[in-house]
Amino acid sequence: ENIFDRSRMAPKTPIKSEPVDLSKQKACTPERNPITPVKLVDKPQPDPWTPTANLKMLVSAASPDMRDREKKKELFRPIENSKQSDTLDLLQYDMVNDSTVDEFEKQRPSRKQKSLGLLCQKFLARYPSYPLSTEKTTISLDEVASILGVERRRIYDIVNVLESLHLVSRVAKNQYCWHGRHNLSQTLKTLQEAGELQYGELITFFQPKEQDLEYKFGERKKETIPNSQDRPLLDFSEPDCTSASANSRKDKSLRIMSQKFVMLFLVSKTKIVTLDIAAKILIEETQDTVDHSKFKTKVRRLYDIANVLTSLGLIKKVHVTEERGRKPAFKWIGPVEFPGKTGNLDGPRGHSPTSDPLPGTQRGACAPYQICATGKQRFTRHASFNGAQPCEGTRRKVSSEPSSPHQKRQDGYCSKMINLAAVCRQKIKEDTCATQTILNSAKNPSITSPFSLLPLPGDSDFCVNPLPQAVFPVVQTDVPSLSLPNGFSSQAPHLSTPAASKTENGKPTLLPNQPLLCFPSSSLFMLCGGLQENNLKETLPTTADMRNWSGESQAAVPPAACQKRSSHKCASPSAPVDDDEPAAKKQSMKQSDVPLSLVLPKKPFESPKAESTLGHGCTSAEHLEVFHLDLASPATPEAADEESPKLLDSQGQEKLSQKKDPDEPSPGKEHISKENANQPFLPQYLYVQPTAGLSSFNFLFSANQAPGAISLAVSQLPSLSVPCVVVPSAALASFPLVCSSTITSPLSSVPDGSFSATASMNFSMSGLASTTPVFIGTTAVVTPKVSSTPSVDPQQPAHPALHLSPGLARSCSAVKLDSPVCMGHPVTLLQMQQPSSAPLTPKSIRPARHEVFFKTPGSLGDPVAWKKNEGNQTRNASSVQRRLEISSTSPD
DNA sequence: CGATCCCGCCACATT
DNA sequence: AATGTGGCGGGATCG
Repeated sequence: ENIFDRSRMAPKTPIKSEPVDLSKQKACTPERNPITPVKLVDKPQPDPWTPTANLKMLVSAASPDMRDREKKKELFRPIENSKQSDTLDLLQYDMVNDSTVDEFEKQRPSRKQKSLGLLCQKFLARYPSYPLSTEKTTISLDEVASILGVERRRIYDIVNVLESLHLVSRVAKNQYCWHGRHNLSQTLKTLQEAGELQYGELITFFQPKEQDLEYKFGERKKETIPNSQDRPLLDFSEPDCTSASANSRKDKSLRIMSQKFVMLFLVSKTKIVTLDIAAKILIEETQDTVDHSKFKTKVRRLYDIANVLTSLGLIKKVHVTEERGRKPAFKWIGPVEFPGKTGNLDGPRGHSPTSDPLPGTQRGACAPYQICATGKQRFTRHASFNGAQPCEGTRRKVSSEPSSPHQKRQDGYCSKMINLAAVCRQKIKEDTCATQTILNSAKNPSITSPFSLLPLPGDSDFCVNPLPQAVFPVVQTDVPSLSLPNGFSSQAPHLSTPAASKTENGKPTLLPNQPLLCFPSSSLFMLCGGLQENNLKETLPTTADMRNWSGESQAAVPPAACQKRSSHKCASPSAPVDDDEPAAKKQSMKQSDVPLSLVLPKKPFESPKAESTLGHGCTSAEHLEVFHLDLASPATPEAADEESPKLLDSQGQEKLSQKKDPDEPSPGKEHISKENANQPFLPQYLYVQPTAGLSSFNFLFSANQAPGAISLAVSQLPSLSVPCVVVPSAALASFPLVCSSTITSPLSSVPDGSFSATASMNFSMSGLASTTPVFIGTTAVVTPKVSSTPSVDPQQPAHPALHLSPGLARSCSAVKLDSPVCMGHPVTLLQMQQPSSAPLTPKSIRPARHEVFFKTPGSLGDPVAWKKNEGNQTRNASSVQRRLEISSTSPD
């Protein structure tokens, strides 16, 4: 069938892949104009006019429906039809001959004929895969819809997916700009990188197996927070700046889903992703509870996306047979390796330098590859992989600023975290109850969409306004201690001060300054250490792009708008860096264990590793990276190597007592070895399994986290050296969220204990049951002192905008967010609520897996490497990263 | 009967 | 308010 269709459709361009077509393309180019009837190429008309005309007639006569349909078609493209027919005929003939029956079918529009995939092929056939740079093809949705004979709604489905891959970009209302595949590889690369961060190797787990889990998720439901987490990975906004804000509405989940879906493939070792797994992963992000219906809906959407991707020749359908039987799945058949950066493209000519894929607007700035660039305005568009913020959608209204174009985007990390968690779970499967949470240290400020989560009353405004500054510094480190819940919760809000320290058992104590975190009942948490965004940012060029995008966008955007994201940036400026982690990291590094690996065990506590103290937990950069990415973008890149470190040092160290090393300059440092030097962030996690005693909680912590945090933790936690804290779930349960942040108090207040600056944490619990859970604050504190570093990044606008956690913000409102200094690193915590899905059982978990789960540092490195960029060196240098890296082996 | 997924209602966003 | 967008899920088709 396909063939058949194809022939029609694509007579001209081979849709699939091939760059080769250039020649054709050119030919095609003329077509591009939407306006013009495509005759040359002929697009595929559905009906074979000539050959079967008679039949049709008959058919139509027979069925009124058909007839109508026919009419419509005619109406739509009368012109074409007539003309085309000639050309088509030939083609058709062939086809027809092949299958006589087809004729009927054709006529009778079987469902297949109307399939989205076919429609997409037709759509794609109209445009050259590699359009000349010079030309810009604009696509009018109405026009295309009529030409193809479908409702506009269907076109949206296609365009949204294509947009997610940057094959097109929205220019205006009803108008899209066709870019072709020139940037496809870049986009994929970006997605791959982002995907690694987000999903890391989780995927591998899934892959085949895991399905088992059903998603049962917990029963909690709460969907509340609907969007919170989505973020477009890359998004583009519209050209018009004005609208920037526009994105909100649910944020185009289709677009986001599409990117995430692609990411899964890119990250997957097998390159095969089953629908159910993808659905689960995607779901969790969004929400938790996955009811069955939701799952179903998600799957439906995935089919839509898959159809388009299939038409693009990026995936193909396959079945995987597992225990349960065979499941539908898709295999990635597109490019796997991407050239370095940029550019390249698959194709052909690549866009010559001159050409821009992008629509237009700006060309210059953006490199071709940058996807974002395309965007016309930077702001509007850009993609930010990372973090998007979830909340925005709703919020945005509040803010309403016209200008801010983007708000949206941020988001995300949380979701990632969530995803990870989810994934983990799945893998793990086990415990039903457990939930995982992940913390990120830094990065994502935005991510979190905490707001949404937050119960706080005011949210609406949330963050945006309030926090702009950013609380989050993002720095790696940060996470100080977590406090738990119980008591705190109440406090938390206020919190700043108290620090609680946690005790080992779950007792959380407050740490001074530290922000509090509450965990919901969930069982597992992952904490990720901070990553340094800085590095990342800087480092990655390519990736950087992404980041930049986001970053840029942010920059562009009004601070407010940025809010969340901004936070990242903010951090940088302020200096917050500190966190990093020096010491901690080192430790962690030392640990070497697996970097990310989790520790699992049943005995978690004991796990030596953890104890080892150091942070080990695992550090794995990867995760962090992921986060970082997001963060990064915003954050600090600017910071530039130097700064960041410095910042860190100064602040962090100073403040923190511990810090050891602020420096880090040397790349080599000890641990660092691994690849990553560059990597900015390494995430480290500690995973504690809940086993026995712990059953209730599991955390992953990132080692990185702020030193401070660690330190605290460490001390407190006996067993775990890691920063992990255990909290009894029960206790936690009660609180939904917590925030604490110390924001206010600047370092001064509590220097040491607290992390230095900031550590803000965010948790997003998206899933958590109720909405409540959530977030955390952080603190960032920055001292003015710090200022030294404060340098503002040039890039970054000065504003430190950061996001504070909402809660914090409020609570702290007073706080100085404003102050220039803000810094905090945000940490994000995610919780997974997903109970349903797979509970984890301790048993299931194995180290091996762990590894899988998390990438080794080495792996991380790679991505990093990608980053390319000039500045790598420095970046690399960042001590933090290095440290982190330590643990695992270097990729090489 | 489960896998697919078309179709189009309808909410939300933008104009 | 009109129109653009796009979530969403009922229920038809396919296999």
